[in-house]
Amino acid sequence: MDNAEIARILRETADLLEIKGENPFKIRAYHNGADIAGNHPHELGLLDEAGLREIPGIGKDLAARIQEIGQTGDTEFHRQLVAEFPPTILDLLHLQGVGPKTVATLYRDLGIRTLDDLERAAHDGRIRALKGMGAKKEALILKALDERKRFAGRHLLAHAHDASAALQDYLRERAPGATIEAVGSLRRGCDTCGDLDLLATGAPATLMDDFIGYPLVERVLGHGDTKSSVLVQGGFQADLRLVAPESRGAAMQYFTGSKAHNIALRDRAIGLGFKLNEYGLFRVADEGRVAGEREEDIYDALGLAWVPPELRELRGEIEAAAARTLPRLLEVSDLRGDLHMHTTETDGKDGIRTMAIAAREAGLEYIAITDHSQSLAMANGLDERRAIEHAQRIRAVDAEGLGIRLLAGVECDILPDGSLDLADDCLAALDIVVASVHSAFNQERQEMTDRVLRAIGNPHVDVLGHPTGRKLLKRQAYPIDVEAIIDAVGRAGAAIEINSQPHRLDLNDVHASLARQRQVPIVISSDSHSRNGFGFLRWGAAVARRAWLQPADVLNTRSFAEFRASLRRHRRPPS
DNA sequence: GCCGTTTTCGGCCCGACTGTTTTCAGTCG
Repeated sequence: MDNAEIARILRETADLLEIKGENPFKIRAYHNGADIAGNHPHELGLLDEAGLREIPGIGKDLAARIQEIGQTGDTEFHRQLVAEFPPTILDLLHLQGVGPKTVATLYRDLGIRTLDDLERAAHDGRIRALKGMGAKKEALILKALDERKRFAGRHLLAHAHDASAALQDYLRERAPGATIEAVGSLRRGCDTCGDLDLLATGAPATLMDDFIGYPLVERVLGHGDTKSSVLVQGGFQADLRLVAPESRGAAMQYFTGSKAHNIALRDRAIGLGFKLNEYGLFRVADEGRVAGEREEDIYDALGLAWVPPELRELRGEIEAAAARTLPRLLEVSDLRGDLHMHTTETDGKDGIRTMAIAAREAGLEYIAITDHSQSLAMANGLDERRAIEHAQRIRAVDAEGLGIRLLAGVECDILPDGSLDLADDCLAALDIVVASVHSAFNQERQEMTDRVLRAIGNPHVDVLGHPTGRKLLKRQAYPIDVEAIIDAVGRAGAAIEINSQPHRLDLNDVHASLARQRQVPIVISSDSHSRNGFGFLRWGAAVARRAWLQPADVLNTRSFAEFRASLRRHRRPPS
């Protein structure tokens, strides 16, 4: 039983306790336990009680629950809670703007158990009749339902990657000689993915049976000799295709897409007297095979350089491949620093030194510790005094010579009027300031744009953090003139962030590409909230690659000295 | 449910915002 499953059961326990209206601190303890399990480096199910109780936040009860999950796969407590409510009720809780009290009321007073029940009730005007609710709440629920439908069946890149990787491991064990690889939107590094597309070459026909026998399969949608589809736990649809080795490259190309890229490629093939399909590239004249085993050969035969999957969106990559001007894309290993992370001083899970050591072990040469500022009260944000004291502690750790350099920074809130949450002299005393919006998302486009422009106008702001505030599959970006923001950041000599959190990836690929074209400096940051967060940089790097970024476009590919010198506070503003 | 203790109880990050209210409840972060 892995930590993710332990975390899931604890979180579900917390959610159900919340709907029941239990003691909020008990609920918090379970949520906290879920976080701990999800972030812990060792398998908690293997620890004994003493070992578990050494972990802060795990006491007598949680230790027992975790052991029970490790031994039996679930807890009696959790099973009892699940039995008290319809199993679909947690779907309601995950709607934006619907919390445990609302779910409890909906269930108790209207017998609402499913999203369909809820939608009917909202359409019938039955929600507004409830005490404490009105027409606006009803509209809010309908909007949340609509958003959920729009996002249904899609998954965050990181989640799709994890689910796909587990399935690939399982298949490789059963067909050691075969090549198994992920294709589709996952291979292209899209920020969200629909189906999990897998390709197997050189595999025995029995692999299809193994595939539908994967323990996490909930339903078999189709089962043939060369293609099968299943529904996997977590709401993923997974497709597996079996192809002959001589078609591997063609199949990879075909199933990686995008559709638009493929159409353009096939069009080009026709123009050259070829036919391109998932089995290979063939001459029209005599149907002779020109290429098929390797992707590179197919592109080559079409007069093109091999196109990295992240660029296959028909955004000029075919012309660039023909002209041999494709960029040398950034790799995650090019990143030498990470400029956005949190510690236990605010809402992080680990202290300064732990974060520094973990970053060093992740291969980084320098980091900036950027805890939240005071207006983010729920995160225990820093006021000026604490920010300065925290900076002293960060610099003290830096002075220890851990083999990684530390910058003392802050993630300073941009207040609704565009002023910053900390006084200028405080910001000036730090090494780096990331400024971000965390509140009042409902401002009008012009108001929001003016707000962020005003913040960028503050000379102490070095980096604009997660510039559009989007939460993938959950919340749209707030309305803002991104182009004006990018230009303002460039004029100010500041930098703009690609936040690597799987649910943010903000800037997105399109806007990051715009920043590149405007030659606005970009940083790729993890926004880590624990020592395990540095792995997220690969998702930020995926966005960067989709934006055609080269190492030189990104400030934190530079050495520590060069990076520091490139910060706005150490540059003369362009006159 | 966890924790720390002046140690077996009492405190536990809380402010902003919204929509419902007429003094506040629920949600979010």
